[in-house]
Amino acid sequence: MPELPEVETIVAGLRPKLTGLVIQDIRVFLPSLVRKDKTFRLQRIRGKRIEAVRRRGKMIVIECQDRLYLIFHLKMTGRLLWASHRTRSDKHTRLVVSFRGRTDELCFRDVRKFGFVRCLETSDPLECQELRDLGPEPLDLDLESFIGLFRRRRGRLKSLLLDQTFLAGIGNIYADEILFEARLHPLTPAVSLTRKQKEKLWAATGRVLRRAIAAGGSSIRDFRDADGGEGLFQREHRVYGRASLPCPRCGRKVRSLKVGGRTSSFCPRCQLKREN
DNA sequence: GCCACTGTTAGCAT
DNA sequence: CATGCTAACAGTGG
Repeated sequence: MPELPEVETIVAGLRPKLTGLVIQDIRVFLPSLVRKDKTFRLQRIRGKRIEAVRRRGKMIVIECQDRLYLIFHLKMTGRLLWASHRTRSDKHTRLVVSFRGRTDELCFRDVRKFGFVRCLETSDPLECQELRDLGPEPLDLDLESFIGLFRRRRGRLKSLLLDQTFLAGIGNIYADEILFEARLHPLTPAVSLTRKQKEKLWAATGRVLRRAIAAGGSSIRDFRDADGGEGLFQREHRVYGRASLPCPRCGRKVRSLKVGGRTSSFCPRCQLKREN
């Protein structure tokens, strides 16, 4: 569930709390979460000070002293919480980081166990395997660069928006909301887009993501911010999760279909396959 | 109880 | 190379 706006919300919440703290200990309760890093390697960040907390796509990057980095991916159900004892004792807590002089800790909780953490020693964290292949940040992209992304791209618009090598950070909720905002059908072949439609898609992407960040992300089921609070953007969803309910724009019933195995909700009147 | 569904993506087949 | 399916897992709702 955590997509770009949710991860941005978590990172914004953690940054003022974590920056400058010195890591005391890391306890791992689910070894597979550490993937190919051995648990002992994770322990190298003990004693290091946190220098920055950043986001890249849906990944959380914690920069520590001496070119060491912690990288988290929350996948579907992960939470990264700044928390006290109650959360630490939750049965789905997979990893806990403690800090010098603090009783609160950083807790990684993940019901479905898809999430992971990595520890890197590198002068350029963007070159690691998890970050290297990500497409550009949608909110840093000017219109001409956005249009350039469509070179050699085929397939359906919905699948393209979900492709992290095309744009980083968009998932199923925001793909549907962006397509509604741009008034484009999810099955539209990417190659068929006119320049005008690409401009609309670019503008819609920026608007939807910025509004979602301002609302603190969408809490459908699992998402919580770094303090355990819920986002508010689910109240503003126009099509996601609203199949069979009236379109907020025209009143027609919102429909859903599967695109590449993913549910896609859209308005059959507002989002025609061919338009303009 | 059983089955279908869920916000992600790595890995494999085409 | 690009694109399309599925499995990995646990929980929820019909």
